[in-house]
Amino acid sequence: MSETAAQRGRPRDSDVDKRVLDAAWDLLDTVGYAGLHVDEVAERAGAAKTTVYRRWPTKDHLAAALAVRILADVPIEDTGDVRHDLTRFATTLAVNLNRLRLVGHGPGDEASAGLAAEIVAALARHADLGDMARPLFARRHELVLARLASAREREGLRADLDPQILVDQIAGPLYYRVLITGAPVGRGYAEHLVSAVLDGAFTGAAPPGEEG
Amino acid sequence: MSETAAQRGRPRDSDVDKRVLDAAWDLLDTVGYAGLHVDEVAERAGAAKTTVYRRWPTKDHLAAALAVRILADVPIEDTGDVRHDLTRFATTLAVNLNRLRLVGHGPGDEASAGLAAEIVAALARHADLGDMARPLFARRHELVLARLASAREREGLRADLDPQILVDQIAGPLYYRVLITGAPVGRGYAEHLVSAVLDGAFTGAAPPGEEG
DNA sequence: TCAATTTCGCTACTCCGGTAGTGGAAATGG
DNA sequence: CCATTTCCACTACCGGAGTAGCGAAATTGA
Repeated sequence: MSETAAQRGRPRDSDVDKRVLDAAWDLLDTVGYAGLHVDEVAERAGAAKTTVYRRWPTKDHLAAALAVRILADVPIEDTGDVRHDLTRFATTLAVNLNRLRLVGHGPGDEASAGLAAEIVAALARHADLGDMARPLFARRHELVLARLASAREREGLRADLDPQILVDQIAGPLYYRVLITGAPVGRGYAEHLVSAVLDGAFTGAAPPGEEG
Repeated sequence: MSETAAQRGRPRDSDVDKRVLDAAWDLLDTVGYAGLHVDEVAERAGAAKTTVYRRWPTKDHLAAALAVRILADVPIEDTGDVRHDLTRFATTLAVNLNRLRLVGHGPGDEASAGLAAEIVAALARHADLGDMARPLFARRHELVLARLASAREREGLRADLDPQILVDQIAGPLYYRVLITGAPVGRGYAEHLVSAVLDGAFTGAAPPGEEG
């Protein structure tokens, strides 16, 4: 249907998109979300403010686009070792969160959630942004759920386990630390977290180094 | 020292505080954070806008004060049954989060984090608000940690457990659902969550109904 | 009583996110 | 070629957060 639907009028200059995003990123990364002014973005991009607003209807939308730009995928592999795969998953997620948290941060004020909190608020304020983001989280969850299903069959994961809750137990604490308590979220934390979660997920008693 | 340090000038009218907070709450609860306008708050309170700003230097500060007002304590008891006590803790926390989430919400838009997200952003934007809030979370954690310490001695909780992580595993998923995925956080979820966490925290194998 | 100090109400202002409207440029369809 | 449509740049404006400064009121200390 409307794939490349033979636009009628003057086509958008895609170079403008790039220049605006680049200018916005420069500003956001140096002065943070509060110092990101749309007027200045437009000026630096050599575009009119109205042109910016035609593409991103609010500053929140613009910031969200920038956030998506710097966030990497958080995939999950299947090496046959759930503990390993979940640890990698958690670590990658933590890296992403830290990246978001530290945007526009000179050294110091390490406890602030920074841009991460602004994005969360933006998703809550604008229904369309929320609708855009939720499938991304859903997709991420589905990948983990699939991995857990295979682990239940082949690696002795409890059968009476609610896998949705397990995903929340991994992702939740990472977001919680970044957004709420400001506690650090490093590789070590991700590893210990996964251990804590899994050592209740196995049917056996002791935390298995190798599983049977 | 500076307890009731014999103020020099005209004393503040504490009735103004009350009137402003009440008016602000009325607005916030009916039209939400976005519709909360300081001018209107001042007018309804019969005070000057500058008077409002003398007490709460930004709208975020005012909203944070309102949030604190409606949030109940999240204590944790010691009945001798950690599973029960943690479930009550998680449930109370969930009630608080839902209360925050639903402020200024007509029915519908149930997936939005609402005021909760705005408060999180406010704490991240204003260092003083963050500094005010962090000890509250720290205190909450300490209470749970104390309860876990006793459970480790008397209820067979694993000795190699990192209790900090366990607290994150309880609180994290609740915040995560409210702020990020928009999934519901009801009593049932709190109960299942605690079970999922604890069934890895006991040294024994099977999830104990009674502990030994 | 009188000076100092702080609050209060008021008016006026700045700053910035976001909108409206205009004229011209770049495309499409006939 | 011409009508239509959409984009772009520009100027002007609105609305709301937050600030500056004034005169009056309420307190403390002398």
